[in-house]
Amino acid sequence: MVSASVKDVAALAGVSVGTVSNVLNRPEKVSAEVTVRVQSAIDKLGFVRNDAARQLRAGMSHSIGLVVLDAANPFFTDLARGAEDRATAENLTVLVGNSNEDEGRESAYLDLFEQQRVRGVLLSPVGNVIPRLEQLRRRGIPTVLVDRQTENMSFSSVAVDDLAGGEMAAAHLLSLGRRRIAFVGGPASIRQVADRLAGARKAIDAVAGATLEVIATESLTVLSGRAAGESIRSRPKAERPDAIFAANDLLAVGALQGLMLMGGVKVPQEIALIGYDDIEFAAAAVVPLSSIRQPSALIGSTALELLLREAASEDGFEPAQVVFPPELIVRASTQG
Amino acid sequence: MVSASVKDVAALAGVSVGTVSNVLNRPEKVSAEVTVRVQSAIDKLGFVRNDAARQLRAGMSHSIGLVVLDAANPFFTDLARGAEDRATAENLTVLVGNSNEDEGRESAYLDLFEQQRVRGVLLSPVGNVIPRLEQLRRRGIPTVLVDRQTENMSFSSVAVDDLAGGEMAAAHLLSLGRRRIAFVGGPASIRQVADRLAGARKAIDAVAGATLEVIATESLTVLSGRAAGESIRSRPKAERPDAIFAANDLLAVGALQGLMLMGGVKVPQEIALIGYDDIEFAAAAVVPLSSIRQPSALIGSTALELLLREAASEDGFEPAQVVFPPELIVRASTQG
DNA sequence: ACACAGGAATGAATCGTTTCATAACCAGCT
DNA sequence: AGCTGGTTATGAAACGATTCATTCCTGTGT
Repeated sequence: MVSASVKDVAALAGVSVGTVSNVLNRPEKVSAEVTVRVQSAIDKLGFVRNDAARQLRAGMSHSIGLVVLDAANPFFTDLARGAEDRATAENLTVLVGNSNEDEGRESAYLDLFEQQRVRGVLLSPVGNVIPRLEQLRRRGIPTVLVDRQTENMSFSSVAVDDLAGGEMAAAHLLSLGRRRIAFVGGPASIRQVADRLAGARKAIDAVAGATLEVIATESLTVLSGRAAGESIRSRPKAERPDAIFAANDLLAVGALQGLMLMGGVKVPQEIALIGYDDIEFAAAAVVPLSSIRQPSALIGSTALELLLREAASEDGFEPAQVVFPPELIVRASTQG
Repeated sequence: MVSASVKDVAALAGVSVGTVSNVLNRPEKVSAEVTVRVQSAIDKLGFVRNDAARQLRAGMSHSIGLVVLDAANPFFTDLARGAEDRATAENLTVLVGNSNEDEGRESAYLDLFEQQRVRGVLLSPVGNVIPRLEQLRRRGIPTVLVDRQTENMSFSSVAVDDLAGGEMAAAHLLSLGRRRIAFVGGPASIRQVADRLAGARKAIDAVAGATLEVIATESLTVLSGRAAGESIRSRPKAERPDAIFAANDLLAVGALQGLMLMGGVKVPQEIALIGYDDIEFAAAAVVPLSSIRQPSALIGSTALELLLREAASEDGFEPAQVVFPPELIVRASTQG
């Protein structure tokens, strides 16, 4: 026999299946003596509940689905951990799917979650999934968008205010007295990049004499950042910016390398440098990097919180848009 | 109505539930005309199969469980991707659990997977789980260990030969003519660290006049590596090693920073440096790092392969121990 | 001695899908 | 007309846990 069922347990303990179920789910309804008998039968048979049967009966699983853009990105692993911790407290499981920024994979995971009758879905969307999400909602499966606000406000979302983050970073550089600021980042089609730039521009426009130069990169990687840093280093001193705001920490780390190569530019004395995301590596860089921190785990737990609330509520649910403020982390790269 | 069932579809299409099931699972057995009718009923009702019911009937889910030590470690995300790709091809889903090196969480995930009647489990174990795995096996759920070989050979495993990797790294340094070699790594209680050191020692002992110095670190992090690098830089030139083998790339990156700080030691001219893991960041370091590459995705897909084979086989299954050879990746940090 | 309250245990019905033995139907052949 | 073989469709049973209306006890109070 591969696996014992409640029936087997009941037979061995000399009770009915209903009683076994009661021992499992409402122990207070069962006499001590019977509880002991059933327990020992469970132990002897190595009985383990069949989740599929429970779910079938219950009509709904006790997991929630999470689809992320990139499982390797620390931001998303932190976010997932935040959601998991909150879920565990609620006796729920989080199933993580990695869309890898691919619409097909995203859609496949949504299908899977729908078949599993998950309690809800947390989604960092790739394509235009709103219709798909409306279908899920009709089926009673709520969705909360993470890291991207919904266009039409019909779904709840949790995100960070990248505009404010950009503004904050630029304002910090300006407060150091720097005026010739360069933004390193790209591609501009990524919303986060565009927002951070827009925020920076806003802060810079507000200060007379401050200028903003945009140095576009192909991607948000260390290598791109390094190329940008080297190109700045190769300029005549007078034409260099006196501060750099990089669209994320990987770029900042790369830029730092490019600048410092061959005893080049001194950071922060000649050029101050700030990144974005505050990844673990930022603090460990040759010159510890200032950065804009995003509360990734908090985003995850909050998203799950909203999801639970929506799942518990009746029809007239009001979607909520939560936007977290980013946080400025000052380290050596902008001090001195 | 929250959700339509086969019964609803059958009623609308004017056929029996069995026929609906046939349309879904053996379309060749159903006439074209009926297929069309059923399909349009499915579309109209937005019918989605209930996975719990399928699994209950089938007696087994179509997912496999994976428990990793650290979901944030690129090695494991790559491994997971390898397993997922292979699973997708087999129409299976991978459920990823993050034990975070905690025995309690590991155990909780194994419980969950057992309740879900997964097809099998891939496990990068924390504690002594062998008895638990034997219990799973009795239930018909096979396990394959990843990244750690089983002590008693009773379970299949997939790992990388860290001994050979350590030997390879040290041999490479020796082949450059370096003789005063330092191993940076720790804690020694981690099997991978111990094996890599043992491998290095073996290579060094084989060359007359070559010496090995062990510089212990508290952890496998950039910060620890940097401290080690700085302590080496602060020595009189004559007492410095002429090559460093770091137990992983994070340490190597840190060591590199520590060495180069303030125009200090030239890498590789004065000290050659090699790391381990070949993480993405290695190629992007100020001086691109040589490293020992582990085929992480291949480990994942191979583990899944073994799992499938064991699941398909009858009782007399012979566990297999697969050990992959690591690969030497030479970059600037050991050239010149 | 009897009724009765209330705790404890029962077991049939249920969830949605799949399977499989059976039935229905049709065409071709004797 | 009767028979055969083959293709399609049917519907009841089964998977395993949970639920809930019902039955069974036991002890208390009159």
